Amino acid sequence: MAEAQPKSQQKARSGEARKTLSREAWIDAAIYALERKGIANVKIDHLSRQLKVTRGSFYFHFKNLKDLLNSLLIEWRQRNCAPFRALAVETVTDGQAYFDAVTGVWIREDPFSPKLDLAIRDWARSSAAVARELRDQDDFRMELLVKAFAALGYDRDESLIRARVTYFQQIGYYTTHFKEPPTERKRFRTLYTKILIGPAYR
Amino acid sequence: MAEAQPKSQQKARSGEARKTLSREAWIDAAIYALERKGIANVKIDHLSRQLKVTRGSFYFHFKNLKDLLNSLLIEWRQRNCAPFRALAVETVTDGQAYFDAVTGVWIREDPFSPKLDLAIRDWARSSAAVARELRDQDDFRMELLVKAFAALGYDRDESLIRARVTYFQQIGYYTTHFKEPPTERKRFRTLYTKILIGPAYR
DNA sequence: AAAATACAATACAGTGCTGTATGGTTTTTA
DNA sequence: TAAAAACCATACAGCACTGTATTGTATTTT
Repeated sequence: MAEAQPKSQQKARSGEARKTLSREAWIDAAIYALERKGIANVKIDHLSRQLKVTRGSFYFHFKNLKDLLNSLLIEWRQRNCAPFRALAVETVTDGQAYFDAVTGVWIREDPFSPKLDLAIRDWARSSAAVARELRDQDDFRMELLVKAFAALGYDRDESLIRARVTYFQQIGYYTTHFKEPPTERKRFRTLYTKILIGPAYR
Repeated sequence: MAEAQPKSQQKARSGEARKTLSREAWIDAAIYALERKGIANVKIDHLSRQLKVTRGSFYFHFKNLKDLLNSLLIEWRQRNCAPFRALAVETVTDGQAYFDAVTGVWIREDPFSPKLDLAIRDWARSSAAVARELRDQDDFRMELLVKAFAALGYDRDESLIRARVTYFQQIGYYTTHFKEPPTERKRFRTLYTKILIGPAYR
């Protein structure tokens, strides 16, 4: 495992001549497969068939399968971890606004991808390194929520537990692949917030 | 896909003579692997190596891999679905007691296995049939919780959302593999309950 | 125009796993 | 005690997938 994107760049589109694949095109296809079929089904020959090239192309852009998988992890960090890191602050003043900011990352789903988060969690089952990194990320996200609840006036214990309930609830929502029509989701939004924030809700 | 356990029975232990494997021994080993490594890593030759026999034994007890996997699903229904089905009643009188009864299935972890539940959820990612059955089970469990909250006096909307929050929170708890020392878990138990039940908590 | 480079196809070797066919042992049954 | 049944080992065929080595063909650079 080494640097992220060594030197690949798609220079195609120069007159629509050859239309050659880029490393990123492979990664995109792999992310797609990862989100839908899980890490165990990210296969080189599947992807190459889908991209309508032979595996020869793959081994030009990547050292091996592990190289590709590592890129998927990097993608996850960009899309799903960076937004939370951007919210890290010293002290929180408006608890409810901060709560909205944190949960907003999940609700906007941009760039955050719930399916990708799930797939990484799935991957963690068979990779100790991924499991470790994911656990740290879980802790980090929950810490943000603890700050929100603390700013809302809850004591240390209740801030901790409300943060956990909120976070676990969010993870569980994605894990079950629960589907509700957008209208219903909008309709219940404040109710969810009221319940999770509790008595401090204003 | 056919009948459950056709005719296998372990009649070993008759004088400690031959010590032969039973179909159940294979299933137990497979469940163990399933819980730890996921459905994609339940392999016949892995299991046979672990059980210190050759694959010849496997194909005596099972028709093929699918036969084994189907048995794992049956096991899941027994351990993780039956306890909830046993709680289905027409009308709930004591809402909080019913809430405790439902959540108690998860907390006791006997026979309910969170790891098994997770593994099945993982499996559902690559099997439409499993996904369908799991979705039904999710709905069923949530319905139980809805009844609990309704009996606690909440209106239809809030009962629904509180049930979801409670259920998703539980699923998320297992999904993250969150670990807390038993003492802490005990210490926070009532706090969890108070938050999830809300104003109706007595 | 020649050389270098980017990119992909083809062919081959090797591994991990499933499933089948067949035969050998031990235990149970008649 | 002979036959049947239960149980497992061995050997083989075959598929899916990875990785490597080599060659071919566009595109870019000199």
